Amino acid sequence: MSEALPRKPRRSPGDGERQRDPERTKARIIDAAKAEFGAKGFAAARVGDIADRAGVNKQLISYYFGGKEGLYQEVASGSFRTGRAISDPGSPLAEVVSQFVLSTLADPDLARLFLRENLTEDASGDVGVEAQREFMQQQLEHVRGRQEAGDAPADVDPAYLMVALMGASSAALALPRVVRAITGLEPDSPEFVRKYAEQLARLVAHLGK
Amino acid sequence: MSEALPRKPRRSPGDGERQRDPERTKARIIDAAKAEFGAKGFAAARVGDIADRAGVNKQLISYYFGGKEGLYQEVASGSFRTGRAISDPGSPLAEVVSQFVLSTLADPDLARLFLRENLTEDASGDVGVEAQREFMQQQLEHVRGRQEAGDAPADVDPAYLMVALMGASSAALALPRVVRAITGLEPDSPEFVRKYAEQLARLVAHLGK
DNA sequence: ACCATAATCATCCTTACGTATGATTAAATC
DNA sequence: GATTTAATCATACGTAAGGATGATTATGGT
Repeated sequence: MSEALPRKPRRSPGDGERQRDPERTKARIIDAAKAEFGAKGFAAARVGDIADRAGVNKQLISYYFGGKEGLYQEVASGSFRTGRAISDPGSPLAEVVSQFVLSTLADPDLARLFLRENLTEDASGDVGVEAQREFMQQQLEHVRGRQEAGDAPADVDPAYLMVALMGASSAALALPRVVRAITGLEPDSPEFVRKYAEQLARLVAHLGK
Repeated sequence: MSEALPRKPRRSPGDGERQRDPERTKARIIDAAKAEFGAKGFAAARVGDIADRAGVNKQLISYYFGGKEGLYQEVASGSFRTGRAISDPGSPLAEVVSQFVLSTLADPDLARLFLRENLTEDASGDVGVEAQREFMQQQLEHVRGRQEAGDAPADVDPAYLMVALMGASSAALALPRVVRAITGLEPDSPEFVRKYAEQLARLVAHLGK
């Protein structure tokens, strides 16, 4: 019926690129998945969309990752490998917080994914829940240390201080609409992120003596 | 095949209750929807689960709300009607923040839904996006006022201060796993919420002069 | 050049889910 | 009490989406 419908404009071999390269393909799928999962969440993400975004056949997702679930695990587990960037115990709280905010610029998709994952209570996706706990405890020690160094008032529980700091640091990604409504800026934009990092650092600095 | 399978233990008439009561039924569906949508998000929530939780036939969701989408709109639109609790311009920042944190105890499901809604970028669910903007601006004025009153240092942009405060205030619900990892407490528990409200207030108080 | 195998793809199948349809029953009105 | 209508329910249908299956083609080894 339909005559000469244009061949699906798949990823073109492009220059001297290999046209089959499993590593590159897997990487592309993972990138696409981070974006899709991060933007829509697991249930709303479509494997077809991920494949399209990656420019590959959707069956490759099963081939390489054992399906949607497997791909998600793969991607989600990376959300801790990154972001762990151990802050050295010497740096003041204000600086740590500032760095944390800036780091969201590096891979916002992954950061969003982390937030969603965190929001979801089901104990299934317990990919390294133990590692996460340990990491948090480690960070908590750091906060405690900096508090003793005078970075924060002595009459607040360091655990709660840390929760507050993490909440504030995540605000750009966790509350994008709020950010837009208040500042008029795009929460993803380097413009906003940089200024927020700076302002938040300034704020935290005021906590010290 | 299966003989005498027990009749589905539907909601029993219970005492002198009317067995047909549209208002009660609608309310039950909405409550169930808040919980399901809040816990799983729109896509992952199942109409059947909502109906089961409400103890009604799932078709009633279409009957009363025009389907899953309609029900979501209904529920989501309520997420602004509540929580707007205008804080009077006289109260200091520390108190406002504390109140905000405590208010999440009232309806955590709805609060979670709000967070998810906020995280989702699609401009479709723009239920009262304008109202939200206006409300935020109003709050911003309040913050600005309190800053001039000395509740916060003068060298921070009130808009960014407000983002930070909102982020910190939402932390209990936005980062439950983090809360658990750091404090060992259940983020929903009155125990945690109350202490967090108090600690955060104390922290904010330290910003003032 | 040829072969073996891994990589990629198109197509089909199954299931789960949301909704449409029609039946049934409680409650209101007369 | 009869009739009517709204509320509730059981079932059946359509669709979309994820995964299975088998075909094809590139690539590396010989």
